[in-house]
Amino acid sequence: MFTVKQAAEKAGISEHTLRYYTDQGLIPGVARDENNKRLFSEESLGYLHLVVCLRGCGMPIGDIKRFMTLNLAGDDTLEDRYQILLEQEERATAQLREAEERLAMLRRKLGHYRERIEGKK
Amino acid sequence: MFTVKQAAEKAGISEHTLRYYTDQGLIPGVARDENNKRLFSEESLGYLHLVVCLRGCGMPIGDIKRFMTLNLAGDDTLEDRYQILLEQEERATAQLREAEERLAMLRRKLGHYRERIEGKK
DNA sequence: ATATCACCTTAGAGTAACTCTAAGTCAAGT
DNA sequence: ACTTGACTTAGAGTTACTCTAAGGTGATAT
Repeated sequence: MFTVKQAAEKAGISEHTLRYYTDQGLIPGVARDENNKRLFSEESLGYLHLVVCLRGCGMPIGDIKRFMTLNLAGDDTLEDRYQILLEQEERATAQLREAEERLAMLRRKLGHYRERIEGKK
Repeated sequence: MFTVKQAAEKAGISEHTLRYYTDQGLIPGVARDENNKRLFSEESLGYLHLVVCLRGCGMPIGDIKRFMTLNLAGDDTLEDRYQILLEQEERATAQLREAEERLAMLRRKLGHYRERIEGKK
């Protein structure tokens, strides 16, 4: 079992954000100890990882919550969830391409800058 | 010369956001016509493109504004701007890797889902 | 001439997702 | 006993949009 600090560290998000996610009901299987502290199981860490991935794709909190609800609802929702993940795959692909474009632009600009800085000397 | 609608279209952002950017002073060289309407020159379109790139890297509005101010200040700021662009190149690289990771995770999950959906039939 | 359309303008309200602060609880270490 | 460090909550604050309301302008349609 993991504390907020540990789980946040593993997921690469802030403790604030992790508490916010649990409060929003995004992470199933988060228990509380006898002092009311959040306890993350291995399973909930997996859910958290998925949530972070979906948020990274730009999926809104409300949609993620709906997805996690489908997740808990059993195998009847497999097709629905599959479709949702497909959409997120497209988003991730688009983000990849955009990051490549930004990188290309920055490298081109950096090249121009190097020339100008050299020329100035 | 281009209208807000045209410039926003070219830059791939909303008209609202473009007005917001001009109001924040992020885009040099935006004129007004006799009816007070914003007019974007080719040059300002270039600045806009850069602003969108930097925002995409996650650079805050205030930092972008500072960068654009350096831009207008002349060749004395070349080195400073070069360093800033280098940082953004690193960010863009990190985003690229993160998008790849998300994509890998989603594709792995999609594979599992396909198996389970097939198995169910 | 007037109406409708497609644009544009502004100030300011509303929203999403954090991000942080304040005030407090609790257990362990010195 | 006291400090440290982790945790708790409610709620305020921030960023970057995102949208709404109320209105202006100019071109085309009736």
